[in-house]
Amino acid sequence: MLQRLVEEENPDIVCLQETKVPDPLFPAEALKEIGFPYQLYRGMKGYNGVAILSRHPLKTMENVPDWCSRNDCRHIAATVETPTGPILLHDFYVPAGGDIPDPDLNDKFAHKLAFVDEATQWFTATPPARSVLVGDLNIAPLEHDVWSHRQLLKIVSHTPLETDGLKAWLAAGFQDAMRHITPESEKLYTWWSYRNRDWKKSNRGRRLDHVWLTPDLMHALRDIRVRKDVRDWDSPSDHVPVILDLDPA
DNA sequence: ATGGTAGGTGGCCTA
Repeated sequence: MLQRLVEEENPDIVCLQETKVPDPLFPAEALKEIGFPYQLYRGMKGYNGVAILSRHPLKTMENVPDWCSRNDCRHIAATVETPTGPILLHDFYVPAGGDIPDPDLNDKFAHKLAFVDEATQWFTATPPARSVLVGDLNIAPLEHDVWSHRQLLKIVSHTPLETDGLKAWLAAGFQDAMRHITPESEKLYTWWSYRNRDWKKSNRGRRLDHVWLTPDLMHALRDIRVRKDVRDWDSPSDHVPVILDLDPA
């Protein structure tokens, strides 16, 4: 799956979320063989987990917060050298938040809101520069990031509490690069539930995965493509790959 | 209004 994607896209860097594998079991050798000698990963058994795979050396960012004091492997960050200087890359996996959109009734939803709020505060206190932030943020912030704005207003991932939270995080120093490429008036999804017999026919998607850039990198943005076709590969993820073409030179 | 699927774990949970 990943190998085929790598053959087709030839990416310099791959960011993964929900790897669900403890570090000692991470398939480092196999990933080296498909072209990524530089790897950073933070995983745990069964849940969460993030990884950055790279053709170029990575330097781990050390002083990152332990979000919500849970040590739960939802964020990893690294710098990579480019001809115009280092770029900082953040890879996030935001809590999904369960089903009930009320923080008083649902601890998972409360955790999600707290996570987004903490991230907002941290980036506000530590303004990012020359940074890329990607990941499964589990929130579809805009009207056309979901198949039906009206029908999803009370569905976790598109409630005003979450979408306001995500917009505040973005405003702490980033720009929504996907929406720079695809206008806000156009439907744009990166995830289609498994609970639809025919995902393509019903097309009830959401944009849960994001690519954010700091304003000082916007000039380097060439393209972003959502590999919707991958949703039809064998044993697909419910999320599809998002490809960023960035030319910092 | 509800249930629908996937996957890993261990008889249920999270997504």
